[in-house]
Amino acid sequence: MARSSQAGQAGDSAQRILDIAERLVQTRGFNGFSYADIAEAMSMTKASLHYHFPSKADLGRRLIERYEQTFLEVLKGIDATGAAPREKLKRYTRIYADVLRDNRMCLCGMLASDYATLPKAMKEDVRHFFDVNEQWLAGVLEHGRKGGSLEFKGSPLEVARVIVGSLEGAMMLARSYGEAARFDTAAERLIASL
Amino acid sequence: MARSSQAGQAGDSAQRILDIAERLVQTRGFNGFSYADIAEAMSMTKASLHYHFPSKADLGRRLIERYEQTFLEVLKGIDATGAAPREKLKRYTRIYADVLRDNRMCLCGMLASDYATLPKAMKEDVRHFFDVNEQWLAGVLEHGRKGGSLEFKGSPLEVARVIVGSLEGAMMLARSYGEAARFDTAAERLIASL
DNA sequence: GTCTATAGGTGGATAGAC
DNA sequence: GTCTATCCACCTATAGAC
Repeated sequence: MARSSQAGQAGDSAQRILDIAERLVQTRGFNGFSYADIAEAMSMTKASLHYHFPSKADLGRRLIERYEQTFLEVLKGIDATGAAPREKLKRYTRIYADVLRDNRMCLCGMLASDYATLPKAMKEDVRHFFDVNEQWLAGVLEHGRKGGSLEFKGSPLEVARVIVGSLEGAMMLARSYGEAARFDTAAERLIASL
Repeated sequence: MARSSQAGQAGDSAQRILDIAERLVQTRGFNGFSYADIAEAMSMTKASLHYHFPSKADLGRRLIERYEQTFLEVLKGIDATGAAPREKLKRYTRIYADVLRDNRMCLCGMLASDYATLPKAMKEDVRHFFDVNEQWLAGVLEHGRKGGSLEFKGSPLEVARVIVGSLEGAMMLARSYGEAARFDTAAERLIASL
């Protein structure tokens, strides 16, 4: 289980930095936090942070990479339950709801807002995150329609994109009002329409 | 028509500043631009900008105020046509589509992403923008349902909120892919579901 | 209204000691 | 790995001349 010969210490700092930076991006956006913010939360100097993540762009890429991996594992977990398509979709929306109740936004939803100001590599990473989400959703939708439990017009991918966009937007608005229930209502309507 | 005794010069500078700042917020977010960016585009010094808008928070509030006014005038224009409810909704989505094709995001959609970092007054202004949008949409929805041309479960306000959230989210994602058509598809599906 | 000049702070990032 | 010290660019904002 040990990650390295240094008894995991190296990884621990990097992981803690990522944990703190992740929350900062999810709440304040990529341009709304600084190394100083992380340093304070870590009780560490800014210079030390640069040892682990030389540039902010490096940090950003690692954040997306880790977030996507975690997300994919959750999706695998949903697949493993063998739940019905509609139930899978509900659990998908629940991922977002849980993030929101932890007073966060979707990492990549925030980065999509910051898109114009992101380094090129991060832009591609953000798109990749949405790509894999859409593909997973499209798979569930296609399976559900073939099995007769879901009903919709158009391609599964098209509907998948509507779902991702609607959830991201609903999340943004729900946070502005401090009312997570607004997200739940939107998510339920969305799934009920299929 | 003259706005002041100075032959409109004072208002011209302020308006031009707002025009430039508006586009910057719509593309880069509130934390993604600076007075220096406006100054360069205006061929004017940063200090001169502070004469018109003492603080960035002042500038931000004026931006939202003007954006909301313009938005409300467009909504009044839609009302004035006497179009059917469904047609009104289509025209509402077209406002967003036109903004997107001008390579911008919704001003308040961007600010909703920056929400955690905004001055308190701006937060309230952003919420007010969404409030009036939801109210207008709820009115159209209620009218449409009573007249039998629109069909949906739940309250008009609830559906109105879903519409605003879905359009904002679809816009964000469409821009990330540089594919405005993604927004159109989402908007069409949304209206077709009513 | 617009300018020059500047203040006082923060941004990301680096060099080199320990 | 983490530190001190530092760099330079940039930030918002102000004072005061024109």
